[in-house]
Amino acid sequence: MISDHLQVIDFNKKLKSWYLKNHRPLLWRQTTDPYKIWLSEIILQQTRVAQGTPYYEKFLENYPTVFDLADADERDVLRLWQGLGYYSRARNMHFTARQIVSEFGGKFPETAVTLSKLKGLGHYTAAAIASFAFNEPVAAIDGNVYRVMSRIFGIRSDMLSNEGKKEFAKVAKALISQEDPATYNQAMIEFGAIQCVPVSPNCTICPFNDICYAYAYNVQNELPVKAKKLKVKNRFLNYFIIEQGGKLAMQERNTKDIWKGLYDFFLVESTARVESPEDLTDNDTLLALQRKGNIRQIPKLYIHLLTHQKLHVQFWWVTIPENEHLDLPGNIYFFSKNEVETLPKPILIDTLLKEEKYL
DNA sequence: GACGCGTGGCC
DNA sequence: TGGCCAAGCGT
Repeated sequence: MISDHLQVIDFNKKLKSWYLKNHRPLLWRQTTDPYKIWLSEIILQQTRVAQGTPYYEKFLENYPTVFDLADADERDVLRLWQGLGYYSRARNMHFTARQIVSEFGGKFPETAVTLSKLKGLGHYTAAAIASFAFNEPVAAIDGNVYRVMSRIFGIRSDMLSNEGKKEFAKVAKALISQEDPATYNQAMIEFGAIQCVPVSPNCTICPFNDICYAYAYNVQNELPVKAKKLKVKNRFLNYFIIEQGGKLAMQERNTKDIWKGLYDFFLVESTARVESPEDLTDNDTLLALQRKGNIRQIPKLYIHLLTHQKLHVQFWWVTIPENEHLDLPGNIYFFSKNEVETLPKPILIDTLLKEEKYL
């Protein structure tokens, strides 16, 4: 374990020198504006740089300051976020933008402790903003940093358990540079991201291969230790895309379920795959669709994978004649094609509408 | 503490 | 191919 002060100084020196030589010139590293740093950190949660970068640029164009984001409608924020996943990030970010404007006059709090009280900011993100924007010496420990520390120092406790987190936090606290915490944190993260990578790291060029526990015992692939994740559940979704006079019936998802805040179609869930709408349990809306509409089955069965759900999705396109009146459940409304385009939708719904040449 | 939350890229 | 997982957080 690292406890000796001189060892820490040596580690920091090597790390910083590696960083200055090897780091990528990412956009959000060219600023100390807490708004831009915050935006980048939220986008990058559980998200690869390549996937998040276009969203970072879009968001800064549309909402250059926290005031612009606070002024926006949540629906538009979600629409801009569409395709990035974990949509609560966008909802929380919007909520927090409004709070920063209304309670702090648009100025971000400057310490990790205060920042972490905001919605969507946990230990990691609060520490990242506090150190990158305000140079506070707090360790920002993300998945990369857990991996680096567990391998180099041979920490085998579960990084997802509270006990494990405490142990990692202790080591991180001993390591962090008091003089330049921003660069130290960036360097640890970047080192994990491009050198100490999860699979098949190239340890022969690693500046720490002389002290690394994992390299010495050839256990890079066993570290870090993470509790195993749960099994994927199968769900069977039957969507009815109700069209009348060119408009589509869509509903906002408001339940405690997937895709909260996004829009989809009239949905009947079943416990297994069904061949035809008649196999679904009776339901007034469904009966009305069968009576008044022309139902066309979309031939393809879509499989959509979420982190812990496998969705088996069957679509039916239902055309209702313009002179028919249809009673829809209270949360479903007809939207024009232009409106449908501007609504935030799960990527599956967006894909279907494009494949059906509606959008 | 356990679990839920998206999407796309990788092999 | 399908299993794995990427700069976490909220409940």
